Amino acid sequence: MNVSTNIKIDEDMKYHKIPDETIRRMPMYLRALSLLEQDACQTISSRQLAQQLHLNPPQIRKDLSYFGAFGKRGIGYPVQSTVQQIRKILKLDGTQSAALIGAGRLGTAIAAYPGFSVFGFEVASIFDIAPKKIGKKIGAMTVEDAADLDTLKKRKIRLAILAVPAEAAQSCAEALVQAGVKGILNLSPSCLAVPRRVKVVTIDIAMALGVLPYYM
Amino acid sequence: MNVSTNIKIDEDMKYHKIPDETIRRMPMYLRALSLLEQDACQTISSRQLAQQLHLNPPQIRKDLSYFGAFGKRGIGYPVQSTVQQIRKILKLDGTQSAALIGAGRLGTAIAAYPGFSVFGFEVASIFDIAPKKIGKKIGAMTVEDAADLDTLKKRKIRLAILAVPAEAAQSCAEALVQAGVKGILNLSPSCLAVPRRVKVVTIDIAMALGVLPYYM
DNA sequence: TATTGTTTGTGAATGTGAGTACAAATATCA
DNA sequence: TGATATTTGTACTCACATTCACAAACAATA
Ligand SMILES: NC(=O)c1ccc[n+]([C@@H]2O[C@H](COP(=O)([O-])OP(=O)(O)OC[C@H]3O[C@@H](n4cnc5c(N)ncnc54)[C@H](O)[C@@H]3O)[C@@H](O)[C@H]2O)c1
Ligand SMILES: NC(=O)c1ccc[n+]([C@@H]2O[C@H](COP(=O)([O-])OP(=O)(O)OC[C@H]3O[C@@H](n4cnc5c(N)ncnc54)[C@H](O)[C@@H]3O)[C@@H](O)[C@H]2O)c1
Repeated sequence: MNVSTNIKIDEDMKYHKIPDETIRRMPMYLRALSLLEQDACQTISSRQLAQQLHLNPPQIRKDLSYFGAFGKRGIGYPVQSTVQQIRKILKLDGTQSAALIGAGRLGTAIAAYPGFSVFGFEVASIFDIAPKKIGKKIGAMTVEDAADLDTLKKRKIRLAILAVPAEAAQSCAEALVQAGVKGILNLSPSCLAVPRRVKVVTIDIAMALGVLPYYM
Repeated sequence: MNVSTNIKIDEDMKYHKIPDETIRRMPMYLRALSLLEQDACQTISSRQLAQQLHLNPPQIRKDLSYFGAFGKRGIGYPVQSTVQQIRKILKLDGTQSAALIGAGRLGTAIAAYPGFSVFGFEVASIFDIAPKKIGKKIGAMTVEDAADLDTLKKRKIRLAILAVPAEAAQSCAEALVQAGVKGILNLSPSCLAVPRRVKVVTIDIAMALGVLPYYM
């Protein structure tokens, strides 16, 4: 079920499995370090970073050390080069084009969101099935017909953001897989079945709200 | 564990430490069972439910058993009464009013979203700081001045959805805590510092997208 | 009633992740 | 140079979470 990734540590041919939880935190580090880079901060210690992110310092050190020794003892981590390293690790160096499926309320908000650029993402095309929306302009982009999803293959777009009603999500996912998409961010409250080679991350906003009263 | 009354459940909750991961999955079960209830499904086995949700059957059984013995051996779980039990456990029985802070692109999408009702949530009021937005209508609601957040106390609204820019998130959170809010769903890419008694769940959509290329 | 097949609930085993503690490395300063 | 302060990287330990395995409970049927 879990995708396991092994990386070569050194010439001893020792392979370490990197925890999924570590991978999940890496974008956190990337975002925080990117902000520090903008503020012309040269280095940061695990203690300072942990304070910002509400984590324990050893957690950060251990996470980063899975991928090598980025820090300098007595100093901390060099911000700029660590940002580059994390980008490389997460395969976020260079621009990643993503397709947005569903130009509804959430879809249009996503389309206009500038915050994806921190991670090198850009929404490169928008699809919908409603005749009224096809051909309409959203920002600089024109909404395309969802029947033409297979054009993603030619355009080498391998990432998709799914913002369609839950009932349509599974069939859309299948069309995306058919079009060569390798990663899907699913924003609908549905559980997608896809081939193992395709990675799906589902965000269910209402469900996240659902846990709050329990803790109150 | 015996047949569960409401009081018995509360006692059990005190004596067993219930894993956070279990709590995180409970809304999943609630959503799936609610759909089955609509389809007039009487009972469902852990195996069937696990198939739908891509989980292992013992996981579901163990999760539910933390709160009592809801199922019948040889049969499965009675859909209707289990839905009621989970609602009670998550304190989602009855309507929960939530305040929405930030009437921007994401905020207006959230305001119009009907999907919160599955969990008994309703967006009861919307706040913004921009003079142009204050007084404007969004659906049936009028955008209020964020300076008046303290009125939430009188209205006994203890839940908030935060959809403001990251720079404004911390100060908004503090105003919300001041206004008696006990749970915050933070949609901005920021790490909020709040008193321990307040529960925060942060959803960072861009960050979730950030892990996909690694697995591709 | 006895038998067969199904499913729950749960203790035990296994697996995964987090926290602790400390040696090694580096900077600073007397 | 030597002493002190800081911080990393990591082995070890502990805590939490998942999965397994099976007895107990129930339905259906002969
Ligand atoms: N709006 C929110 O705040 C919010 C919050 C949480 C989750 N969601 C989820 O996000 C998804 C989208 O929500 P929304 O509010 O934007 O809904 P919406 O109804 O406003 O938009 C859905 C869009 O998808 C299009 N669509 C339907 N079937 C399609 C298909 N097969 N291919 C391509 N496009 C198709 C529709 O034409 C419509 O434009 C839903 O699954 C919803 O549950 C939304
Ligand atoms: N749009 C998206 O798809 C998207 C995706 C992921 C995350 N987010 C995050 O969600 C948040 C909102 O995004 P958006 O796209 O709606 O931004 P937006 O700029 O469209 O809207 C933000 C709104 O918040 C209001 N605001 C600012 N300061 C405030 C304050 N102190 N009190 C009350 N209101 C205040 C602004 O007036 C504005 O109306 C941001 O943090 C953003 O990073 C948005």
